Amino acid sequence: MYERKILPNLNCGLDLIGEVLYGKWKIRLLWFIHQGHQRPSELQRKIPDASRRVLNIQLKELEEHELVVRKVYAVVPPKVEYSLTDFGKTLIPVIAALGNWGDEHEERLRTVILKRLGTSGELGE
Amino acid sequence: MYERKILPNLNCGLDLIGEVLYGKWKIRLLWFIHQGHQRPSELQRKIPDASRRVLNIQLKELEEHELVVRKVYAVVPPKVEYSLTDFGKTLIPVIAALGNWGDEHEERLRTVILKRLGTSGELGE
DNA sequence: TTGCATAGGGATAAATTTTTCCCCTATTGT
DNA sequence: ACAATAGGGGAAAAATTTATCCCTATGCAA
Repeated sequence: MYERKILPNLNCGLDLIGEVLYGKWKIRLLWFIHQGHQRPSELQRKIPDASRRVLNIQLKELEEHELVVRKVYAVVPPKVEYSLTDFGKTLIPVIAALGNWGDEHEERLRTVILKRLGTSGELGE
Repeated sequence: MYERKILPNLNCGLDLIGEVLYGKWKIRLLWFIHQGHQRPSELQRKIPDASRRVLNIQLKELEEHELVVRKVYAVVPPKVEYSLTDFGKTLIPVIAALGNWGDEHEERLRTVILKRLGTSGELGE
């Protein structure tokens, strides 16, 4: 695993939440798990742009941060289910707030983001 | 400027907000500007762990995303002031929600984060 | 005249994150 | 035997983000 060389700041609430949510796919993972998509393969289908590898890595981090639990069933073929911990559940309203803001300002956001990318055409599949 | 090779997804609200907030210091910049610290040098003092360079870059991105405006005063020594746009202001409650969650769970977060870092000692001054 | 503060840019290096590629487990079905 | 399924992991490459270093310019103070 990668060993950080620059230690993070943990001074305020924003630093702290950043530390557990900062990761390209983490918020989406939490959201989809919240919605009931609990198995790795389901999550991978829900987030096809992420490689299987990163999802595993980020799920493990979420688990280490106690936001999700990983339940392994002793069956074949293997079956694994992730679910939110009570702690993780407290994050749902916050994530919802993020998503709502994005939805409410969708049009404008799309415009400014595309303008900055200097693209006018086809994006994200 | 760096040219993205992988285009971002802009499918849902979470993608969209991620696109404008994803950057190590952006949320803090918005927050401090909201609190009235509008000049670059002030912001740099508030966020001493970020290099001057990145702050400039991220401020410019925030500006391009229309979350802040940059006002330049034609004086010497140069004076610049950033402030939130109306659009940027709509983001404040969301950022507050993030910060509050972090504050509310400070102790637990510190614990799980430090455990994962495998550190037990001194961190971020 | 040198040094400081203010604001910012370019080039390059370093750090970090994400992707790619390939491999392993075990069982059931063909 | 071999593929398919389901869940992972290591190594290395690629992508991306941050940090470092050095430079410009002006007016003021020591």
